[in-house]
Amino acid sequence: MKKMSYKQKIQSEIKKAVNGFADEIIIEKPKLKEHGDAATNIAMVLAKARKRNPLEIANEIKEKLKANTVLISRIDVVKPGFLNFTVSDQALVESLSEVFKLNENYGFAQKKSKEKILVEYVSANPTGDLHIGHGRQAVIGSCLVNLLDKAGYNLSSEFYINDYGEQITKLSDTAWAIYEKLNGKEVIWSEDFYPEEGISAYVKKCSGANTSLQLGGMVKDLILKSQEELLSSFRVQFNNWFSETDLHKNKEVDKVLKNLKEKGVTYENEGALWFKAEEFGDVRDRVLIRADKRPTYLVADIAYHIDKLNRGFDRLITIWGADHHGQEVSLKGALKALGYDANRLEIIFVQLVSLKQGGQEVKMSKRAGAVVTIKEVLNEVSSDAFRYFLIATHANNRMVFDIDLAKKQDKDNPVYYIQYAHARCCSIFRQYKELNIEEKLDFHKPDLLMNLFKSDIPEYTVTKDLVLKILDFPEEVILAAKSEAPGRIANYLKDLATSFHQFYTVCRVITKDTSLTKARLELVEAVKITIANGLKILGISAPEAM
RNA sequence: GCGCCCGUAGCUCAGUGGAUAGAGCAACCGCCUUCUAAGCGGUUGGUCGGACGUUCGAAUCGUCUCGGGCGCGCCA
Repeated sequence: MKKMSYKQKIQSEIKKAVNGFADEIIIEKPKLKEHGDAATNIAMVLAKARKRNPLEIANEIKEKLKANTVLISRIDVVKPGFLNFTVSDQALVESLSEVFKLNENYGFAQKKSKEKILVEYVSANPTGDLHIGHGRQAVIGSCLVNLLDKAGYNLSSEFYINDYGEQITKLSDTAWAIYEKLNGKEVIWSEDFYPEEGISAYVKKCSGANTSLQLGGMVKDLILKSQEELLSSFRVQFNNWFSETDLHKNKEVDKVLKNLKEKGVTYENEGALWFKAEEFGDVRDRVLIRADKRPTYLVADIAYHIDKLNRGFDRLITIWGADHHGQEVSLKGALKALGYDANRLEIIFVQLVSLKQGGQEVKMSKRAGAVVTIKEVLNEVSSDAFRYFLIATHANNRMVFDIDLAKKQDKDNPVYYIQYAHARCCSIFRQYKELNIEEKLDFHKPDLLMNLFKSDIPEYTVTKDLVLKILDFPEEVILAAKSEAPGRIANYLKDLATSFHQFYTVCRVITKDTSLTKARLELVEAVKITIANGLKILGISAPEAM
């Protein structure tokens, strides 16, 4: 049984004090120090329902909780009706000792539900190099997988390979043209072709192809392999790579068509088969089968998502670039038409990345050729910095990737700030070991940890701030998972690093006071554990030294 | 025109309906004989695009409006 956090304890005490309140009692962390360590608005909420003065209610609650000095050292009732609590040092120390017990699992929930979630992301066409926009989706997707996994769900991840249809034909034609060019033949370069620079290196590696399609297949395989290698070079890996071609081969696509027809949500017009998407809220109907009998991307995508559900996943999360948001309604509409619960599918749209270089914003546009590839950026930046930059901004927001800043390998680069805090913790332990002190640290004794708080104002304040920050971590993981925003962890870690650096500046850890030294070493250990666990979610390394 | 996303400090961005809106960068001023100065402290900087509404309380919720991005293919 997991122990309750000090917040949960306060929450349950209040619940007892205000009998008959069904909703969740909100405990929040006040922004101002004068407002204590935890606050609740419960009196104001109750005031309305019970038609009474909130201050009176607050005072009644205060009277009931006053006796619990083990948990709460001070209660204030303020202006409109806030109850502000100051948590006792004893309660903090007890919570802190949990960090050591859980260690590399601190902040992470146990696998609580059997619910299986599949996150599909990147799913780029195998028709060229991955650009920075794919990079953002890759980082967000992989962090989300880590986050939900650590929040207690059963996660799986997948890359959908668009290896069928038009773009493969185009790829083959492009490759063939490059091939002919390499052999000194004159070719007419079509505007429809993919950019030569993204393909030619792969064409050069191929030999023995007799037809454009054969060559295209070889190039496709090489591109896929290089995409996989590139992605894993910044710690993006998938449980499964799913081929679109298989859906066609296995007649899954045909099945979808047949079922849609049976449901009466299709019609023929001008030789094409249409899906009545408008009936499901779309701005227009969508083509399923073209006049030349080739199926569209949409049919395959419907078949793919149904296949995922049939494979036993309870929840599907699909990550798309924001330029694809127009496809959501028709896909979900088709799922609904076929009797599936479309709410089991959630599509996260990642807004586009624009780039800043030399103070100038460069728009990402394939047509304009202003595409910056992941490879180019990774040539300049570490994968740690790359991941940090791309995760720190919420997916809903467009982000500006400042290439010059990301290239910097100095303190302007915020990822180092967090990593440095971790390295500092490790450094302190190295220092301690050099003193040849044999005595083993005991991380399970609240009595020892109480020494943390036996000090005066400046030291007491930074110490308590740091402890409180560390204790926020499990809730932060839950909140981030709930809102599916792994970037919150990056922000949290920055705050935690700040608290630690402040503590480090004010409090010397290794001193002649042995019990204080031991207590502070344990606090440093707790910081190290928390930062390492947070960075694990982000897929960023936690260096022992820098 | 219709749909989705966004608008918070000079720049990049945080901010589960709470109290006096924050951080980093940039600018300026301080702090290393002591565990890593990749650090810490301070100063300057805001009509949270605007209006109205809901609420005891709004950057946060609703409506409208202005501005920006993206989408509205028998492309993917």
